[in-house]
Amino acid sequence: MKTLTVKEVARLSGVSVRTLHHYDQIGLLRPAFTGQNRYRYYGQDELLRLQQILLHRELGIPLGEIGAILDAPGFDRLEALRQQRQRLSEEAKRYAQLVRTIDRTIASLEGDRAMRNADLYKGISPDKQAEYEAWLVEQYGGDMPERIALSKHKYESLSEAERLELNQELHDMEQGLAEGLRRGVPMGSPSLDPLLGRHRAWVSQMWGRPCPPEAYAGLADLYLSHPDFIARYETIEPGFAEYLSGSMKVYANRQG
Amino acid sequence: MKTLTVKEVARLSGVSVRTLHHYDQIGLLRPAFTGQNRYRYYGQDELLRLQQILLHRELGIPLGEIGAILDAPGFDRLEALRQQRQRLSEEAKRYAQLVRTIDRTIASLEGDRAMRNADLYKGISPDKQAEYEAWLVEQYGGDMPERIALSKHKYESLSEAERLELNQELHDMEQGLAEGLRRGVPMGSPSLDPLLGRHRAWVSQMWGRPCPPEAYAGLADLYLSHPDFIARYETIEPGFAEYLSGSMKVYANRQG
DNA sequence: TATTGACCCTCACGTAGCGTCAGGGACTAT
DNA sequence: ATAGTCCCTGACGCTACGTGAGGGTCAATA
Repeated sequence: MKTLTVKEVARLSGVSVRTLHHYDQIGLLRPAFTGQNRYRYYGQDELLRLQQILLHRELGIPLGEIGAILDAPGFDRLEALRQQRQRLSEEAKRYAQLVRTIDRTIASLEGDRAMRNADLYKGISPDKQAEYEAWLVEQYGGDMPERIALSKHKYESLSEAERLELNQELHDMEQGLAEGLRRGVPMGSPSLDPLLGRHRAWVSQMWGRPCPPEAYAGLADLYLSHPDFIARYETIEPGFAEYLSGSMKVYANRQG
Repeated sequence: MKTLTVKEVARLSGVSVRTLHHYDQIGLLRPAFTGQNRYRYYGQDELLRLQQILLHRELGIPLGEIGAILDAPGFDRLEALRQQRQRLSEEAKRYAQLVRTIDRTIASLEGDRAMRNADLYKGISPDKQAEYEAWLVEQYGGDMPERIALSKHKYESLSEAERLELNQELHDMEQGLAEGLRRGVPMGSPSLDPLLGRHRAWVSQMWGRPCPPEAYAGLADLYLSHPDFIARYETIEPGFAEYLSGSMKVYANRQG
């Protein structure tokens, strides 16, 4: 097994030599062994540990904590990697959100339209986002099966005529909104309220329980986070997915 | 126009009051005006400037430079936003790369297969990686540059045209499944696998990350729990929502 | 009117995670 | 033996704030 010097490890991992010194000093990553010339030599295990360290660092975890985590008895590397994966993809979502925020800011600057102040910073402050998602889980995550059964049963209990009517309702709303989008009606304009009101009523019907404004806003987020929704709405009209989602949120806000 | 106090700005933007004090002190973000009580009051312009600051900060640009950029004569806010967008989506790609690195590490740990040391850190510390790759090329010449160029080109070519193709893919899948349903093919029959496999690949594309079987099964649940999905799929063919969802789950189970 | 409680201010020192010399050995190759 | 490139150990500096301390301000209440 080859042993690596500081510089080699540095090149491989992309960190500086000084950083390796630092990690050694604070006991976070000690070399496999040191020669009698006091040189640091690293092996395969150290490379893996360094990967762990850097992944944790990427998530903003302080070095002290990283050490504690890695040295905890019963530390499961596979499980840890899976958790990293999870958190990293959340970070990725945050970045996507940021890109959307920028798009909206650009649009609002170009069109001289106003933008709600709170929306200026969407995706920037991670904690608030997390808070909101926790709320979402509380709202939706807990009783999945029950909810599924409810809406499914609800739909099945409808007569053929009623089903058609509901689908017509949905279709109408989409057409109306697409029309608005084509006409350049801004996202969340009050003129869209009747359409969205009907949509919300329709959602309540399907769920078999009321759909409060916050839940409606949550739904808007859901739309943007799932490929099928995006694909379907984008084919109706380019930009429609975001337009719909944004409008739903503004509407929910006005109602709440 | 309403004026905002430090705490209000802090709440809106997600930064701390101390940070606002700091930005004032270093002249990065000064309040619109200060009362004779020495209170700081911010207006709309300051909120926009703060957004700019935070977006730049997100990219790791030091505060001093941010100030220089924003105060440069001829600073074009729109152009700046577009650049931010560009760089942020690169960051997002980096995160996707990180997730893939983790997936590969997991696979290599599970399968006891070896992983090239350099690949352990793909996605971490981007600039040095580029440097390293240049060094690699210089050292080994050969096939390395070709490989890099290939995957990069592939990624970038995934734009508007490809998107349409992917949507077509979705449409085809739906038609195929609806056909199966009409013919009485049972839920989750293996004959449906090619269609569902393509669907899963499509979902992965849309997410920008792999969609493991469990996630795919989760999506199946989501479909059934949401009125919009039910309505849409039911209009394709009565019973289609449940058929699709059930098939997805069986498929996921076979894969996992 | 007085008192609370939640704001606001200005110092000022502390911290994390390194960057960056300075000063001095070690190794390899000509 | 000399050069060039690596390695080491201090030690001080820097950024971007966190965290009190000590003390005014404001709006609503008692």
